[in-house]
Amino acid sequence: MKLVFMATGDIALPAFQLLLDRGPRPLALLTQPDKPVGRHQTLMAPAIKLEALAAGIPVMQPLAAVDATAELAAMQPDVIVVMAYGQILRQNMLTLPSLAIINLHASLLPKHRGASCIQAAIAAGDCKTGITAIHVAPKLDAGDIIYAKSLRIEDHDTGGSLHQRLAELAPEVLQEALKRLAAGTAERNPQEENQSTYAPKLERDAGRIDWSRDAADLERQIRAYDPWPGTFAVVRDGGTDRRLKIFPPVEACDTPLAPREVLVQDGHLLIGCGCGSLRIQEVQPEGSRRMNTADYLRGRHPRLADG
RNA sequence: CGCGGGAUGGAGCAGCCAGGUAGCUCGUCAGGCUCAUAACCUGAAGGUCGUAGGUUCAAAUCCUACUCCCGCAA
Repeated sequence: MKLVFMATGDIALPAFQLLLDRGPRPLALLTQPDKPVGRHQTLMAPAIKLEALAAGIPVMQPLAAVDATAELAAMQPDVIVVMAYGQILRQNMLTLPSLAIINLHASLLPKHRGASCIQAAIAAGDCKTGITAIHVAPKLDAGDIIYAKSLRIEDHDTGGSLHQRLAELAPEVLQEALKRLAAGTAERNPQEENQSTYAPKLERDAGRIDWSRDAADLERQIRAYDPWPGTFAVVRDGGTDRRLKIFPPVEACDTPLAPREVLVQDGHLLIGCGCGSLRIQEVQPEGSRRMNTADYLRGRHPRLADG
């Protein structure tokens, strides 16, 4: 089977590694161009690109995937596997492979289509999520389902821990999907469109806490958004408003406080929400290091900024 | 050189702009009070003020360079 892999995000690393170890060996890796990253905006390659180069797999980094159409067509692939590539593919790409173009998506479709599927599953309070292999369709993450495998979401799961476990689940799903496609036994189950939900790409500012929401919702958001995009409150420090990152675990309590009201209790920070309050253990003030709230509270008198 | 904040006893901060004996809230140790305590009272130890140079009678404070930590941004 002639296969091309398209991926940028780290979640695709174990699935890619499976192909390197057990085949079919990818003819090429399509990944997004290197981007300036980090505090000094230095150009950095996706980790999967480095893996591919180390394994001697040709790497293509077109600005838009469509720019590589001719090159890809020349390889005459049977299957294209897409996972966390980061671009929506044009129609001409969908008909390029002879057998199928499939996408590995980190949710149980049709729930949580879109880029922030992992965070959405935790934030929604789902008890399970998973990896779904689908045929790529013109509409984002809406293609017919080939195979899926689920995973239990634990009460202490964060976006980071779930990302890790989903990445490790992906190779099994990929292997099974490829096996069925090759054998011609792959099912093709249309998604229940009316059950679908959409989880759009998260902006940094999505992590700003809305204190009018319920404590239980915010607790899930804080876990879901760790480590990306993170969750923060805005506090009045001296004369200026500064961000205060909040890290899990936090606890939703019944302590009756007005929204945005701040209470110091046993070295912990208690902040009122729309319903209940949040007990916070670990924070990071803007421009300073990460610390527990007891340390943070020494020498400070935090107050939430307006708005 | 993308923008910005920071480095001051063990922790978190103030002091810097307008140079002149090192301060706050805690922690630690000792003693006291108490049936008792993470509570209260008294006392003590603990700091080359990130590093190097410069200006000055005098530098945590002003100037220059460097190191390290971090927020934004990705």
